[in-house]
Amino acid sequence: MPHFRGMDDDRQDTQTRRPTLSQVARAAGVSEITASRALRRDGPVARDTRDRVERAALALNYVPNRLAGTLAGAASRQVGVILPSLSNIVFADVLKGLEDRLEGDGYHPILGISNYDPLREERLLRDLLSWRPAGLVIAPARKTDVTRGLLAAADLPVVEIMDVDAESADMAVGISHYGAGRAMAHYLAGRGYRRFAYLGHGIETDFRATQRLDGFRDGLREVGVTLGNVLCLPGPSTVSLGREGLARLLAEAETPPEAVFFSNDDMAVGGAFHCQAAGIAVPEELALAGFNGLSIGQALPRPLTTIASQREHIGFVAATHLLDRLAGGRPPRVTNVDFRLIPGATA
Amino acid sequence: MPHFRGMDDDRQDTQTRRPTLSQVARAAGVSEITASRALRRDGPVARDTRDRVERAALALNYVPNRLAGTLAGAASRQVGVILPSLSNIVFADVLKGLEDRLEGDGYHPILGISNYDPLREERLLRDLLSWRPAGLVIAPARKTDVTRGLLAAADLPVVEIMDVDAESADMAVGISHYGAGRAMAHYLAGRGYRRFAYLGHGIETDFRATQRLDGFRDGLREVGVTLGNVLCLPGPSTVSLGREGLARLLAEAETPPEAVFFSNDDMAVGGAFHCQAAGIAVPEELALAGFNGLSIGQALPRPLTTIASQREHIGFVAATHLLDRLAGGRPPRVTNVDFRLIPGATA
DNA sequence: ACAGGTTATGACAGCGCTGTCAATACGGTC
DNA sequence: GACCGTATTGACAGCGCTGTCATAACCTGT
Repeated sequence: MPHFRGMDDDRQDTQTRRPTLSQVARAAGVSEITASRALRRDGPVARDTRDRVERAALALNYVPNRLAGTLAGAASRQVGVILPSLSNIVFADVLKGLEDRLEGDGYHPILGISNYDPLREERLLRDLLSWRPAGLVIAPARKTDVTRGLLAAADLPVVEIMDVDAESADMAVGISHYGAGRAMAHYLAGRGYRRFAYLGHGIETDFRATQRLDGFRDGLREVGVTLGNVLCLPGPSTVSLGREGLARLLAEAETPPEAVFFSNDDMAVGGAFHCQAAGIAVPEELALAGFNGLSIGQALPRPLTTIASQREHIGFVAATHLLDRLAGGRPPRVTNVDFRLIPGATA
Repeated sequence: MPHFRGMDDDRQDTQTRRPTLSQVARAAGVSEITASRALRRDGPVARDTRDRVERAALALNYVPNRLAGTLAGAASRQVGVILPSLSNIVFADVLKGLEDRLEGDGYHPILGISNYDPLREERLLRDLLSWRPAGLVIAPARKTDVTRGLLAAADLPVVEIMDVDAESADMAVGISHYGAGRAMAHYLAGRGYRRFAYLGHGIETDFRATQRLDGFRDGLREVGVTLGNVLCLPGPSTVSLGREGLARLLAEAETPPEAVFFSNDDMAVGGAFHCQAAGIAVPEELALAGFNGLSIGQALPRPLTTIASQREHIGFVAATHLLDRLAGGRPPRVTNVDFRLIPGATA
């Protein structure tokens, strides 16, 4: 409501609205722009003047309005972040790494969760873009043409995270999920196992898990082994799903597998629980391997063989590169964060 | 750079900058304000006009600038969210509930993680406030006077979440952690246990766990039992910490406990792993109880006795009340989301 | 044909801040 | 003492949008 107060009287401001820079300036006896420079520590301002302005700001409990600042030309300090899910600790870890690094430089994430839904992702992208963020960090569900178009037209730094297998428009930070699956295949084959099965969750959504499966299959093929039973159950990965899934997998298999590769640690822990409940000796009767390197897997009585996916680090590096670019640097376009195979005791 | 273009020539806009409402308006042959109304579907706009404007917006790939809109008087659609941590799935669940509900109404969270640090929380609060959000959702670490002052001066709807034990300035949504501890005491005592111990994590940070401990102690006292060993280990709760902690607790106890209450499920699952590894029969030799109702606990070979804390629901309700208030409603000041004791098989 | 209502559109100013350019004051140099 | 470079401050306009008020166009009933 623009016209709600008289032109030359904003005494009521102190009552109704938050203090503005103009009020701080008046209280300090300087012009608006000088107050602005003093508070931002930008441009030459006399020591004494700056002190006066800062005291005035403190006294008035001034909180700058960054909407106005950004609109007027200052660089935004918001970063749009789009993740496919938060049900799994994986993306929470990434987000933690992101937030931590961004916060350190005074940036803040605006968050959107796509639920692996490309249409929702599109909407989110549009919504977040309408806040004119300085940059974008996105773990794409599956990119549509609209998404691609929006990103291209947006003309801001974009970091795609989690995997480096797909091609990316701008920067990418992640691990090679295909490579991780392949590495596990080689590791398990090297341990002497020959009959393999795979137990996964909602394949239609989590395409990174699918990439690991592909890598696993190819890795086995490279050593002359064919992947046996592949069971993918609908829905998100949970410990229960892994537990029930393994029971079903073993029941259905005509020749029992020697080793099972799970889509991730949640599933694998469930598998371990099933073995324990069913009296199956691990790894003698059945070897188990997961993915992610969750702490729960390592705290099992028998630590899980898995691959550490460096989630928090991915978030941290993604934020670092984004900030670097915003500061005028030229960070690498693709950053392949190394995964690490944790031998464990289950395979 | 305000002066970068001539007054009567913004053809270059199309090249350099994102399209503005003014360009959409011109393309549709209407005034700016009509285009604004058409796109917002606010105020009377002829069907035909609206179609023209929408087509123009689409053709130009127009994305509204909400910074400008909000500055000009439209209600902000950002909500500041401050959580103490993301390492634990608990707050990720809350955030999921929040984001989901907010997204449904076109709102987006700006996130801050305080790491249980009151000073960082202060800074976050100030930073988020500078974006002039429509409201705030905060799981306070420990409120300082500055925090209180900022919240009071901010004059916007604030929902404090997680617990309803502390007094809150505006709205509160959560469970009574004291009550949860007390309920567990009564439950366990009712099952016939008499010698109790408590195993917790970083007490200096997670004051809600401390409230549960208090409630547990008082609940036992009410049935004439005294809480025995209390061991609180530094650092955040993890499965490993629970596992190692229980080993230590049992080694240190002069009279072995019959039942152990853990600060949460992560710790309790670790305890279950220790028992399994050490060959301690659960619950015959030792009963275990946790808090949170994590799915991992329920997927254990022997489902964990615990208390479901309805985390996602808390986030959802918090967002709902905030939105309600923003829409002019008067939601309850305190919403006590019921917790639910899950009997399980470990106690 | 005319008052009285509704519907559709626009002019205008301003939200709170910052980039650009201009102006002033000061110290020293030749 | 005229001149220059630097430090400090301010005037001004404008970022892109929306609330308020005013105006124009159109309908109804009499």
